[in-house]
Amino acid sequence: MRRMKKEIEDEMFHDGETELQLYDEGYDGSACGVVLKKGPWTSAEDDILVNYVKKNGEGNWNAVHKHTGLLRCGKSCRLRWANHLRPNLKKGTFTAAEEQLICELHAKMGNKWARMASFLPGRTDNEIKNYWNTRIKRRHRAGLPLYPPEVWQQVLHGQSTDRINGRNKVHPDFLPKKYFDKHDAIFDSLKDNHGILPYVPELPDISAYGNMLNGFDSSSQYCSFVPSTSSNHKRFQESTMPFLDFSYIDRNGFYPFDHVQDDTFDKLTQSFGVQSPLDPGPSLHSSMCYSHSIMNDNSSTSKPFEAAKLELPSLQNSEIDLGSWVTSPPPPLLESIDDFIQSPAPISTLESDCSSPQNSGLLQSVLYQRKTPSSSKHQYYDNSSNSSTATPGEREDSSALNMYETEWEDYADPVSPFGASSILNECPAVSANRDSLDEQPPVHNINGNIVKLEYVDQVWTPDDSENQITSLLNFSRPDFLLASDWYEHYSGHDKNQTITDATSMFFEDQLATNYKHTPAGTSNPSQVWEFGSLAWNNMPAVYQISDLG
DNA sequence: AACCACCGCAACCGCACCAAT
DNA sequence: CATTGGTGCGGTTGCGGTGGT
Repeated sequence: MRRMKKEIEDEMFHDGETELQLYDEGYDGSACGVVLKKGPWTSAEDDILVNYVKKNGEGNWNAVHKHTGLLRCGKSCRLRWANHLRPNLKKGTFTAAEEQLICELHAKMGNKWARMASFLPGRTDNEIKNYWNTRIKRRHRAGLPLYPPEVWQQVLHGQSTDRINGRNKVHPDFLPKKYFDKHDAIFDSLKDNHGILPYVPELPDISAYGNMLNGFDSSSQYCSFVPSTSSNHKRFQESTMPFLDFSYIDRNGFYPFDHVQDDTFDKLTQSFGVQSPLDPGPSLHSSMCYSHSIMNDNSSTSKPFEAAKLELPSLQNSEIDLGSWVTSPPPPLLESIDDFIQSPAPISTLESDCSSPQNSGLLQSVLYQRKTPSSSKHQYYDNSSNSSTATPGEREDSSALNMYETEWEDYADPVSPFGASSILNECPAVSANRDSLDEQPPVHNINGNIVKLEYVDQVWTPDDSENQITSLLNFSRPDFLLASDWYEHYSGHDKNQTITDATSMFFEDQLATNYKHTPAGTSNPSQVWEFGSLAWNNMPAVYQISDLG
């Protein structure tokens, strides 16, 4: 059928060839009035393109039309050449080895198809992308984990194949420069602050954070939560960040609200597509905390409003089945977010969305795993039983943090969303195997304290006033709230008892769930600090972080 | 045999980056 | 410094094939 159509098109093309030739004779170099062809390529068109490349080499694709009269735009020519016509292309189904490699690469890189293609000679990014999307659907249907166990093992333990980490690793020079510049700066900055900023080495790959958000792109046909792409980041920075002048950020990373334009909140809320139900109030205008990324004068890593903006419109995504939301009058937005996050029905909906192929690497699988039948046995931990002890084995698990740090260095690509998967190193319980979770709660080393993540049945709910503050803060700076400062400011508690801001960023952004921090030696709910329910905090479980140190 | 739903692939689209002007 | 053109990337779409009923 396809062949028949192609033959027909070939005939049509040949019929029009005289037209093309006539056109060529009178061609003045401009494309005025010429309607370029779209759709499937004919073999005649292929021939023209191949002959052109043989003569002139690759590149300057727009010249193809000018020189050959081929009624195709340059982009189309380049794509056709790259994906189908260039020599040494390997056609056909992927071999088992290639599939394995793709899994590993995706676990490390996320949806970086072109880069993955550089590891697979003869394969194109488009092929890999299609393969992966197909794989997602297939595995999803079959109820299988996206990544095979060996990939889990390899990635979680940093044992990737030689093709990735070994001699055959693509030299950075081979990769487009743009993959490195900004992110190098980010990580240099973070490394420079090692020792100054808490928990810096364990910070997630900031760029991976972006990639992670990619996984929730609302524009995705798979429907998801947070629209974010690198381009989105830029767009937002261009469109929204001018509201703020970062030159006012003080040494402590605070942004004095005195310098916030009066209409900033309005602009922000407009940008978010919502209207804040709360007046920010004077106390909140006194100061506003920014993450180290801004302290480091690196606005590219500071995505507070960006993230907020990204999250909120996604809630309006018509593709999202809001479940019970649509059956009752929608609550005020900021409350809605929390309700949405904590209510089981929407979460399950979101879970199903988490298999989006746009997800980044293993995180995708994390979320996917949570929705598979085998992982549906959500056995929440008993608060009291596991909050104060850590087995030696659990402590050993915390060394995974260092492994991840090593991985950064080993895998010379700071843009790798392996940072996103680092959360799996941090929290194996939510990754590969819920059985292991049940046996061995995730343990983390935060500021020298052993901290264990636990599932809890309920999130402690602060009183209304605190709730409002929480909502507002979540709304205004979801990913960079300096948790400790906030806690200190509003509760009067020593922020040394609280989780660090970096950690809060880490958990908020990467684990994307609700967390509480219980200061050591207490089970007093009043000392349990809950930090932000975020719009993209769509993990169904709620963790309690208990200080075991 | 006809219909339908689903699947996979090729191609397109929008955007960002970069270099040249 | 702004503009423009070329290029590449990731996400999305549309069409033909395939299998089930």
